[in-house]
Amino acid sequence: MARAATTSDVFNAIAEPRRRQIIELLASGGEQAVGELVRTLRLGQPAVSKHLGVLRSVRLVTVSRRGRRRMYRLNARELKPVFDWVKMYEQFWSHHLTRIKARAERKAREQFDQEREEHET
Amino acid sequence: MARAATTSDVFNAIAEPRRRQIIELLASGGEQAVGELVRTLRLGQPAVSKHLGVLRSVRLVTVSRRGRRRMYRLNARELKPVFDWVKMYEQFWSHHLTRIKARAERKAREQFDQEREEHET
DNA sequence: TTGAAATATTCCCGTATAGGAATACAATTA
DNA sequence: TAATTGTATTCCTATACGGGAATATTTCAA
Repeated sequence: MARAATTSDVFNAIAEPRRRQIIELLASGGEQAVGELVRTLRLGQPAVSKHLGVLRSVRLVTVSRRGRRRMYRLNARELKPVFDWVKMYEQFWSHHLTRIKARAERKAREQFDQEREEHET
Repeated sequence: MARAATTSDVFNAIAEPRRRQIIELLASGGEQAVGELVRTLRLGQPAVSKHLGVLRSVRLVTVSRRGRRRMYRLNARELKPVFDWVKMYEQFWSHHLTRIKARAERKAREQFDQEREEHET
C-alpha cells in the first residue's frame, strides 16, 4: 500500500493554475462573488466553488456573506511560507556576480565531466 | 469527461514535500548521487528516482554521470517564476504600515458586514 | 566474462483530484 | 408561500500520482 502525502498545504493550493488565477483575480479586483469568478474564469460554478474550497482550507481566502452571494477575499499573508522558502534560492539568479560565478562553475564542471568521460572511454 | 491540468510545471514540482526536501538537500549539500539522497530521505530508491525525474522534467535539477553514479545538481534558476509570482503579494505582509492598513480595512469591513446583517435581519 | 553495484523503468495498487451533472440549500423576490 | 437566484455539496468518471516490488540497464570490479 502507499499512502499519498495529501499535504493540502499552501504549496499544493497554488500548484493549480486555476487557483493561482483566482488568487490573481482577487488580488487585482478585490473582493468578489463566486458568480463573478465563474464568468471571468469561464469554468463551471461547481468547479470554481471547489477551488475556492481548497483555497479556503488553507486560509488563502476568506468568505463573507452578502445577501445570497458569498464574497471571497484574498488573504495573501498565507503565501508568506512560499515566499520565504523560495527566497532562500534567490541568490542563485539575482546577483550578477553570482550568475557569472555559477556559470563559470558550471562550465568548469562540464569541462571536467567531459574530460572524465573521455578518460573513461 | 474531464481532463486534468497535469501542468507539470515548477509550481507542481515543488508542491511535493519530498521534492522540496530534495531541493533543499542539493542546495545545502551540493551535487549528490541518488544513493546519498535515498539514504538521507529514507525513501525507496525508485521513489527517489521518480521524484528526480519530475525535477529533471522541469529543469530544476541537472544530471551528470560519474562512474556508475548519477550526480544530481540543483538548478535553482528555475525557481525564479515562483519567486516572481509570489513576490507580487509580498506587500500584503511585509510592511508594517501595510499590515496596519490592511487590518484597519478588514475591521471596517467586518463592522460594515455586521451592521448590514443586522439591518437585513 | 561473470558478478555486483547504482540507477532507471515498468507494473501494480490505492488514493487523490479536476471537472461535469444533478441536487441540496440558503436567501431574495413575486 | 412559491419561484428564482446564488452557491455548496454529492455523485460520477477519467486521469494523475506516490510508493513498493520486480526488473532492466549501465558500469565497475574481479
